[in-house]
Amino acid sequence: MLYYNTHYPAAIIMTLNDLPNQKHNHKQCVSNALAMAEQVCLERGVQLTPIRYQVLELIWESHKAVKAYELLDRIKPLQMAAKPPTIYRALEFLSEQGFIHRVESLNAFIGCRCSNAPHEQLLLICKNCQEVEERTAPKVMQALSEEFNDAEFIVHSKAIEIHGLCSQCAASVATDLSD
Amino acid sequence: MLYYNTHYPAAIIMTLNDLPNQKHNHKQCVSNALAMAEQVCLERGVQLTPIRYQVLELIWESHKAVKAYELLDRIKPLQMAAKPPTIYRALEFLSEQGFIHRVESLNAFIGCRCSNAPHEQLLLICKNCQEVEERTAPKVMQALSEEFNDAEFIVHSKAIEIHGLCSQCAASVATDLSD
DNA sequence: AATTGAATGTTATACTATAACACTCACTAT
DNA sequence: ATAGTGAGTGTTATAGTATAACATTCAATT
Repeated sequence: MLYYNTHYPAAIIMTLNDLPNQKHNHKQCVSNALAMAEQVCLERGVQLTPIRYQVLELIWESHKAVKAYELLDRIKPLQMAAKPPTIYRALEFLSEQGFIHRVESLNAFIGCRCSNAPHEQLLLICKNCQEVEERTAPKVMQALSEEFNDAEFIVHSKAIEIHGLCSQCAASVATDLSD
Repeated sequence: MLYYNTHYPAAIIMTLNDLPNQKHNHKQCVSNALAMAEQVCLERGVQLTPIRYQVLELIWESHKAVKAYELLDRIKPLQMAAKPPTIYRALEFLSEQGFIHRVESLNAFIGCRCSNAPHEQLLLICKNCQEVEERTAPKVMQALSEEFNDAEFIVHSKAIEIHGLCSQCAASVATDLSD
């Protein structure tokens, strides 16, 4: 099964990776993600149906991890018939295609910022603002493969989830404490 | 809060870390874990009550991750009144004390093999036999701290869960395929 | 026109986890 | 001694997460 494609222009890749920047143009960020998903689905011959598109759009409303039942509530105005399987099927599709990631430690989902290329993600989860930042963390991945280079364990998938405080929240928590 | 203690004899530490060895003396392995938990609770002045002890014992029955409701079923012969909160409270206690780990990606629990010292674990989860191996993976942890050495993110806790095949299962799957 | 397969609709239920309040009992401060 | 306190547990109820199973729709194929 071909899940990834590496033929996107560098400009799009850079845009998708700019989260840590000061001024985050979220509208642009979302429309890039949606456009890329459409494009990738075309190339893979899979269907980005209205429900799937809407779920992806809802997930991208913010960079916070979002729960399945939150998505269900939010999609109901658009899809009156929506029930849990509606959401879970869309999530399964989006996840298989690499457009979203499941955050295991939160039972929640986030949009993938680099779905145009194969990657193994590391998630930074802020306990304060709930935003999740995705990193490729090549050094960590390198260390991981060294850990298993003697065929003791055949890796299929990884979930690396770090909980803590993002820099903004760390700063504001410090401020709160000094009050 | 003091969760860990480093005053155990080296012999016990070595025993607790011997999982990858060929001949695994599981009885010994379990009794070490239980003895250590008792000892640690004494030192910390916390109570390893019968329920907590039994839950820990049940978790240690194997190195497979075990679900809360499985534990509930298994403890009922011993504790007729057991209900979900019975188990979840025990799990919370054991987890706070570092005697068990929650496997986020499975909603399940395993006994901690190194609860006698502070550590950050990496879990190797075999999809075939469901056994979970815990490693300290110092290189990976080192790479992780390098990843955050510029205070971009303040780490509180980590969940590193690798899914795949353990060496035994990889071998037997290969055999199955050649049939 | 019949067949197929993917997607969705629909009903029901399984699985995971916690809130809230009651009860017991050992400990201790008066 | 005794009233108060707090940790642990009992108990009821419910919240939250996820999937099984079968029905229906509809476009594409034969």
